[in-house]
Amino acid sequence: MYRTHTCGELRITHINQRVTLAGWIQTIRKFGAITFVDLRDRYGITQLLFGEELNAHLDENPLGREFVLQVKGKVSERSNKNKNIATGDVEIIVESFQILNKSSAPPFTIADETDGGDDLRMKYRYLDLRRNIIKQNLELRYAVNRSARNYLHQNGFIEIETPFLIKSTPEGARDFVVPSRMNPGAFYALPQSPQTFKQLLMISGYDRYFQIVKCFRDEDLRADRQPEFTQIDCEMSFVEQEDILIMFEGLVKQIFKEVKNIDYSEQVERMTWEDAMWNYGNDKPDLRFEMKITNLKSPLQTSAFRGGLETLRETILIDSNSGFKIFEGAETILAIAVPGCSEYTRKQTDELTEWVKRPQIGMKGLIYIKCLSAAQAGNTEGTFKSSIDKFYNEEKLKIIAEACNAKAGDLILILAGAEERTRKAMSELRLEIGKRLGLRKENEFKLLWVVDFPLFEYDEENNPASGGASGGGAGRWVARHHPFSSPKPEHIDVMINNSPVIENAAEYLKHPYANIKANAYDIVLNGNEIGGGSIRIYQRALQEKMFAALGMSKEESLHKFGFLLGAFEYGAPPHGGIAFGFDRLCAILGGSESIRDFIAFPKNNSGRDVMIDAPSTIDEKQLEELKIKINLE
RNA sequence: GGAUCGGUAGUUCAGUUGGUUAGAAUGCCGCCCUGUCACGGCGGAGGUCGCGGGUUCGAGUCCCGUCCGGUCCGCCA
Repeated sequence: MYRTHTCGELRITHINQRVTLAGWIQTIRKFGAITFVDLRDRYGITQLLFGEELNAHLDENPLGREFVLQVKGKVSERSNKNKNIATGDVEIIVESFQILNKSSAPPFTIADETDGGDDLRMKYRYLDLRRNIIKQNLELRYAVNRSARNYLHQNGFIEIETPFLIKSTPEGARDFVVPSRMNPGAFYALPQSPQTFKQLLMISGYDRYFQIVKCFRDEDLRADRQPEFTQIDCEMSFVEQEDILIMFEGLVKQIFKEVKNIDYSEQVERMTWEDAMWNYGNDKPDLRFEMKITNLKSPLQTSAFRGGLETLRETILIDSNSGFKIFEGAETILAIAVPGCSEYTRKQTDELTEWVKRPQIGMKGLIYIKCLSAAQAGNTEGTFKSSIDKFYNEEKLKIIAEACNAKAGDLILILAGAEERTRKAMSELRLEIGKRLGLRKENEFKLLWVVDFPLFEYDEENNPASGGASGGGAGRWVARHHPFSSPKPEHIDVMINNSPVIENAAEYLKHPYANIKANAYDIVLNGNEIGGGSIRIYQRALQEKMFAALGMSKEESLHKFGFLLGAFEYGAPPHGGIAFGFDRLCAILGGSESIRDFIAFPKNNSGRDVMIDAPSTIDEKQLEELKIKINLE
């Protein structure tokens, strides 16, 4: 028997027992006659004490870090206890030991605070995984996995595996492709998601399906994006959007309870996509703090957005002959009121200006209005100090401040520029300010359903008809979610009765398709999209119309999705579903920005596994069998 | 596809305007130490300054190219 106990389980109650432990040497502390060794395994660390009588044996068999060691000895109460570890009350008085395997000196310190850089840790990931902190992440991941499985099982879902070798349908993300030796010149694709298969399972009558499944996308990576990632993929039949929202916020709440012991009893807040974009500049707002964006000027009020402005604000900003060209020329002007920050110094506002001018944000500048507190203004509350004092008098600044719901003591920050960039920048600025003010608390979790997404998105490039007679250089419609999401019932007619052709690219927002909303929903946690789904199209005619709207010819849609269109002919039930990004969910629950440390063997930024050195070239013989020629020109 | 930051000892980093023998911490090796748990003390070894080219009397430092890594934009239905 290699061991009687683990390195994490011995307590004061085990005193005087003879035990055998096995594990890795964490540290060695020598004191001439006696030697302390910390022995580590998956369960913890136990201190070993080698007495004088073992010194001869130790000289013959020197120990080193990360050696695999087996010891027999007696559990003893420590004279100096260590409160920092669970086994800190006891130590093993070693009677005999055996080195089960030696180890080279590890290239980085295997401890919570490692000295290894990311690259090195990935190269020696098997050593990195010995670190407690990574181990805890993987344990959390397994806990989330178990909790999700339990919930779905309790609710009558069945897990069904779908194939990994499928057909390439390069609609959204690029596919990873796999050559087929038995079918020379033909390729499988790895699934970006099991989407069509789970819909087919609905048609087959498996009305509650799930799968915790790997998905593959051949796109550029980020800290929170991997080429292979795991989804909790779910689909249900005979459901409306409401049924899905209730079922799956239940899933997240159960995970909160079982994994983090958090009671999230209230119903998850819901927000339309329009409101999210209008108020937070973003379709996944972090609602741990308020700080809504004020639209001082927006082109969206007349189109997809029905928010609308009081004309007064716009009058002040644009038609006042103020001479302030930045506002007059701007497509969009957005503001946030930062509570209690009117005392920011010039240095601090300059620093924020530099922040928005970084290439990642890309704004030209930042305008501020300080709503002076009574103390600052010499007991006359309601006065202002701004970077635009030259152009706007006290009275006009007051109107702007009121529009922003700013109170005395607040700092108003204003960005102006092109619609999309400004909205995105303000959204980032809001998050940055929230972070700096400590409003994005790590142990607070706030869920949100974002609903009523647009069905279509305008893609100004990539129009296959671009330059043609009908295209005229205009862009085209792409599915915002995916081409299987259904339009809102009240918008089906709009879709069927209107041509998708965009006559005037500049006014695409006026096209009827721009206002079609989908039965689609995202679930957002602390400003991260953790899942998304939709009620699907289940009628052949509507699905064909959808493919046509996306610019797919009849032949093309039959070639790519004929199996699905065919299946719709044989009694497809109404259905819908959702998929959760499992890695990201785990990272957020673990309080981390990066998903890599929640994946045992992740890829780096270039999609490489630096440990096994993949991807790699293959030899000529393999290429020959596959009838593949490499051309690196 | 683009922007940007980085690459110096096993590791994490410093290295001034271009100037003698490239430093620190930690790890490693040796000696000392009976209560440490970030043990301590003394000593030692350890470098193709990513790679290639250029400028210069002289390059870790400046220039060009290239490779690798981080972050971001595009992209990610």
